[in-house]
Formats: sequence, C-alpha cells, structure tokens
Amino acid sequence: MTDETPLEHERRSKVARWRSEGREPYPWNFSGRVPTETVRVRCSTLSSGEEAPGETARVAGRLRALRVHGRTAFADLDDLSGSLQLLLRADVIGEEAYQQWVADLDSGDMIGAEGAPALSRRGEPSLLVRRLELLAKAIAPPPEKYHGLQDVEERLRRRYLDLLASPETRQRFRVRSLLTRETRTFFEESGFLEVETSTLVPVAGGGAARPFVTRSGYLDQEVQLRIALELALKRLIVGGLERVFEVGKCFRNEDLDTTHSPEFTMLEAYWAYADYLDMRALTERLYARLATRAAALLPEVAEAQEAARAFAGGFLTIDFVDELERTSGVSGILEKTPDQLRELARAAGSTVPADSPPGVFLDKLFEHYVEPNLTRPTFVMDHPISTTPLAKRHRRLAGRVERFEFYFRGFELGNAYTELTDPDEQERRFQEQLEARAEYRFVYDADFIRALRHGMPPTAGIGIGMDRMVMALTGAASIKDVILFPLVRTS
RNA sequence: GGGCCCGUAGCUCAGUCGGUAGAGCAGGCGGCUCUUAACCGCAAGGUCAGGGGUUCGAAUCCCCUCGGGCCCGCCA
Repeated sequence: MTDETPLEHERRSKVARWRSEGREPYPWNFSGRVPTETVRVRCSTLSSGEEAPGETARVAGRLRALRVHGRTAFADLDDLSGSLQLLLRADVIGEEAYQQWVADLDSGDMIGAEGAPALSRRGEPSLLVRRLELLAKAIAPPPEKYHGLQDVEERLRRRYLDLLASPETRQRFRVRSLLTRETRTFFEESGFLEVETSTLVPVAGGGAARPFVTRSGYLDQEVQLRIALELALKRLIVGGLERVFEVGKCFRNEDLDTTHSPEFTMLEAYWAYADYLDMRALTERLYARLATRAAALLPEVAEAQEAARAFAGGFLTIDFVDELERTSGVSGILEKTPDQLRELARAAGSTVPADSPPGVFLDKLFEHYVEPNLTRPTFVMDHPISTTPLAKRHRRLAGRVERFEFYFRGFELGNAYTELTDPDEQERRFQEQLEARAEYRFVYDADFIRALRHGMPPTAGIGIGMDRMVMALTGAASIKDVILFPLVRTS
C-alpha cells in the first residue's frame, strides 16, 4: 500500500495487533441485536443516573465519536434507527479490557455492544456496556464529524460516505423506497397489473429523445436502451391486459441538470375503457396520498410539509392555450403559421432549430411564459395537436388533444392523455414527424401501427417521473439528490 | 455548447499587497470517572488538482488541461 496515509498505517497496525492476539477484526456475525431505538425507548422510563437492573440488550453499528475521560468513556453508536451512547467504565468491564478498548477503537469502526439500558447522569439514553465486540475495523476514517462530507462531487462519487455521514441522506433514500412501494400499492389496489417490459429494444420509441445505442453480440445487430415504456405497454392493452403499469429505468442520451438525468425511473400506467379525465382523478388521489406519506416520514422537512398541504388542497386546472395566450399577450395562437410560431419562440429566447415541427415552438413558448409560474399543483389541459403525436384528438376542441401535464414547483411531474387508438391516424401522425427535422423525429414503429390495427380499446395513459416525484415531495433541489449513483465522469 | 465560480492535510476550512504553508476535526503520545462538536498539554501530518509561463521569488499573477458547482441553451 504505497498510497497509505499515516493515519491508515496506524489503523492497519491495530488490525495486525488484533490478529497477533488471536482476535478476529472482521468477524462473521453478531446475533441478537436490537435497533438502538429499542434501547432509547427503554431508557425513557429511567431517571438520570439509573440503569435498568438485570436487563441486557445487544446493539451494533458504526462508532461515530469516542470521548474518553480517564476511566469512563462515552461512545456514540449509529445504526439505521438512530444513535445511542455507549457508556464504558473500567469498573464495569475491568481495567485491562477498558484500557485496551480505549486504545483500539477508532471513529468509523463497526462494533457490537452488550449491556444494560441506562440513563447517564446528564440524562442521555445509554447502554452501560458489559461486553464489546469489534465487527469491522475501519482503516479509512469517516468524514469530519461535525461538518460531514461537504464536497458535492465526493457525495455523488462516494455515496457510501454521504450515507454514513448524513442521516438526512439516509432518510431521503428510505423515503424514496417507501414512496415507490406506496405508488405500487396504489396502482395494484386500483386494479392495475405490474409488468416488466424490456430495457433493450431494437429501436427506442415513444418519445423524442436521443437513445443510448449498443450492440447485441448474439444477434449481431444494434440494440438501443428504451427511452419510454409507452409503446410496449400499449401493446399489452391491445393484448387484453386491460390495466397495466410498470416502474422502470429509462435512458436518454442527453445532458444532466437539476431535473434531468440520463438514467431515470419512469412510471407509466395504461387504463383501458377510461379517458384522461378518469386518469386525472386517479392522479389527484395518488399525489394526495404520497404527499401525506412523505410528510409523515419527514416531519422536520419544511418542503415535505408544504407539499402535503399543497396536494391536500387539490390541483389547479388551466387550459394550455388560454394560459399561454394570457401570459404571452398573443391571441389566436392555434391559427399561427409555423413561421410565426418560430418568430414568437425566438423572441422568447429559444434557439431551437428553425426547421423544427411547430409543436416544438409551442412547447418552448409554454416553457418560457407559463411553466415557471406553476408552483402550486396544477393540471395543464388540452395541448395543441402538433405537440403530441400519440394522443387522441379532443372530442370537442378543434386542433387539440385530450392531454394533461401536471406541475409543481415550476417543473413537470407527469403527462397523461387519452391514447390515440386509430391506426390510420397514428400512421399519419408518425408520418408528419418523419417529415420534420431528423433529431425531432419520432421513431416510426411499424409493428406498433400493426398492433393498433387489431383494435385497441379506448385507453387512458400516464407517465410519471419517479425521481421528480421524490424531489417534489422531499424538497430535494436536484435530481442527483434522489439518485443513489448518478452518472458522473470517471476521474 | 456559452457565461460565471470553485479545487490548499484523510475531512471541514483560513491564507492580506507575490516573500517560501495555517487552524479545527480525525489519527499518535500524556492527563482526566458524566461527556455528547468533551476538555487540557505535546508532537506529527502538504504533488496548494495537473502542466506550462512571468518573476530574484508563485497557493497567490497569466495561459492550457482535468474535475466539479450554478445560470443559460439543448433534450418534452
């Protein structure tokens, strides 16, 4: 180990000493442990300086701090349930054992302890230790104990350090897990079947993003990583599965910013015989439930509490065209020619290519004039048809589709529509996209058209970005804060 | 892709006008039986991201490279 620091050298020599004494610094198990929380609860009925007579508890975790006062020492032990003070006394564990432990323990070590629940004289819940066990020697030291790991790059590249130093990070990812489970439960209770479709596909469709491209050696042909779940799940609706949902990774070969990650988790659900208004009602119930759950799990996080209040109050509903015309001061937006829309988009600061399809300009205008203001939960309804090639035309409003997107805190959380089920119209819409600029092309999926020709029932579909959902409900500022190992350049 | 900012000990950070590297934590040694960012004393710890330049002298000024952050653009 030529790159070993003096500090690591010191800790390694402790490992060597343990081995030479016939003790194992990396043992195999530690049985019978309870969460430190159990001991804390037990201590709540003791008075200061009192120990629970004749009781024994075993706890295990990471040593965060060690405060040695001659023949008494205080150690802080962290486990997933929280933290507990260990009380080490020479007169309890014996002078020799005491001196050895005090000399051998370092912050970061994994240890197990057995002893009696006790309250220190200062009233701190503690375990008066009778036996200690080293469960793993930490050669490398943990991050600084008070400030923790501040360097953003290190937090992302070495998430284990972020997790072990920051209870907030641990809690955020536990909440993510629980919200994902809650979402699954919600859709299952609503009669949806969870499925898993393929991540590797011949051609990635269902959106307008650049895919990751790789190769199958077995097939000797190019394969792509999916960018959406849509076309696969709609085939399942054609096949008669009626209500399906999938939670899975999608991949888009684009830049990373605070709300976009090249690898992200998408939920999509398809509901046969329903329309987008049914789906809107379902969405409202889902978010009210999730926000309540997140707020209960994060009582001290102001953003989580705000989100719960906001979603409990229901969504605002606005019309895409009305709102855009109101905020931009431009009327008759649907009657504008592509050239006029391009000029309006340019005036609003967009630099998208001039030969983009008109729907792109409308999206840009909306993003510029409306999106930043959508801080409360808001449904945006009934988009212009040119923005949305996979949605069914509106049953009443000319030039529109039956679609809603929903927003919170100024960013999009999801997107839903009454699905386009007419195979010939779908074919025409794909064709229109094909005529547009190459990089905005929807993939022409001929087999998907063929599936529609067999008859797809009226269906509502929705896509929800799970990472953004967790951001919105936990108050995370960046999508990287809710992805355990976001893609970063290798150093 | 454009603009701005950042990179100093394992970690958290100072470093003035260009004058030859500082503190706290962690670790070592010594002291201490109720601390909780424990405390007190002593000693140790550096490729100042990397490379080049200016200069008698560069952590400091200039250029390039690498990595990161924020904003904008792009990607529904």
